[in-house]
Amino acid sequence: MPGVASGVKEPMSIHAIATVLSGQVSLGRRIVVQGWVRTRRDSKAGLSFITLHDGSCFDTLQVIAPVELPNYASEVTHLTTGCALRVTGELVASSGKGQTVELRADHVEVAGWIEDPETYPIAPKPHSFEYLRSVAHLRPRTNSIGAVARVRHALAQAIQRFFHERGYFWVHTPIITASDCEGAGALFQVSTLDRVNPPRTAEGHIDFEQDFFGRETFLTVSGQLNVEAYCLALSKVYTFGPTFRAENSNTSRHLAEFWMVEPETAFADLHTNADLAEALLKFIFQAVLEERTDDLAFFAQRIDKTCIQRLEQVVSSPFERMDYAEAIRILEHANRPFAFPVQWGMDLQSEHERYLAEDYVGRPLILMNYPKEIKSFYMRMNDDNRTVAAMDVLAPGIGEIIGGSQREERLEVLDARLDELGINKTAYNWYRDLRRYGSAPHAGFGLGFERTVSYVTGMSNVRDVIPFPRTPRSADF
RNA sequence: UCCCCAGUAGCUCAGUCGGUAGAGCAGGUGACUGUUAAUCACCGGGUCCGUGGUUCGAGUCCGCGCUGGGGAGCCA
Repeated sequence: MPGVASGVKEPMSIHAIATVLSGQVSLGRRIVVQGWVRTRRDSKAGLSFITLHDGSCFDTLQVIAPVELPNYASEVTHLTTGCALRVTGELVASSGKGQTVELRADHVEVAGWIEDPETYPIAPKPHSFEYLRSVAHLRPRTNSIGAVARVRHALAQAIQRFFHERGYFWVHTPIITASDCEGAGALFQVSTLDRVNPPRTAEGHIDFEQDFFGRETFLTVSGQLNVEAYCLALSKVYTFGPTFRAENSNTSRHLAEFWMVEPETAFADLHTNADLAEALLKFIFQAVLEERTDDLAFFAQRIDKTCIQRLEQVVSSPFERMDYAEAIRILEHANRPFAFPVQWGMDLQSEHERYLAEDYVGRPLILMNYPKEIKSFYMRMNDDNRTVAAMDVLAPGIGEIIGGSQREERLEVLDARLDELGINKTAYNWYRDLRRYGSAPHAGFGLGFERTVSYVTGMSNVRDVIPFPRTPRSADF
């Protein structure tokens, strides 16, 4: 079973439940399992059934606790949901329905009790995700959030494997940046100055020369600009880490702190870039289909009936690709009213993206070559002088899951764009240097990791696919 | 930030025309049982989000605030 370190000797025959259930432990062996009680049922036949989970896989292990245990009456019959146990016993074939093996305990050690079972926040019953967010430190004990955590891990590992196998180097771009106009939303300030009484300049402004870095600094909104420098040296690189946006966004698709994957490929054009995006999504979806069949089966059963077939379909069929101009023509002829009128030059609204991805093509769609006015300064100008080599991958149900472009590698064109937008060039001198010394065509994109997990699992809110979500007015835990 | 909706037991919710509160689940006790969303009986459990107002009387009507959800914008 993937994710299980088979062959790794654990002390005192301690086994993960995933290992036990995968058939790697032969019947009759005496083993130790450690985990938490999900439910307990007592039988007058002289035993209790304890459903134990340890997070190593979706499924639980049934522990049979016979009345002969010295602490049966004093402890076992008082176990409630959430109690931590260390159980020693013999792995036997189950004589009941619902499981093939079970652990016949000869020793049950309670590592941790539930202080007050009545008010323990995680009951063995369905909870709303809104409620679970309010107990984010305990929600990984639930079926759904536990499954999300394993799928998230599988996707992260698959991403690393995908790039590693293709010769991409993982570059650890900085979290703290001095660039206050990276072109992707508001930034969080980073400062060690006294907030009540900050040092002032003669003009009365805050004197950031006295701040920790000797200048004003922020949390990064993207590793792209930095990773371009490594791209034009190592050819194939990517970043994978947290990123921060101080936007007051209150939606199921936005977080103030989220993870992003940003590959950057030298000597690549927009179409190579789109090929890479498509191959990446297919690879990681295939991986999660193979490695987390248990968790996906749960999502298909309880969260989103179509999630497995959706992944299989994405893996097996080519993405639709179309130019922005073609998308506009399709929208103009769409037999439906839009709240926002359609015309060339406008930015696509959610309703338009949804129509295209969900109704018109019904699977992921790559839109390319947008008007330069609605895209960032670093995107490469096309020969028509009115569009740039940008691309967005739109996923049905999620919307924009990837945004990327071929980068402007020509210094004169880049400078013209910076001037046009009134951006101070000197702040970008190091970035402009990349165009002065051995500049080369290159392209890259950003994949929103939480949106990807959301798409895979069918969990409709990104706040439920990241362990501790940070959103406006919410940074608990 | 804007629009709409919601906030009642540990959780999910009901609460009629304004008359001082109820169910299911969870918890406790017992019965029954190789059980597995177990079943059955009984029991405990409430600052009705906060605040101000209308009223003889407010969970219910009105104002303000807080929190959450859905949608929009921004984007990944």
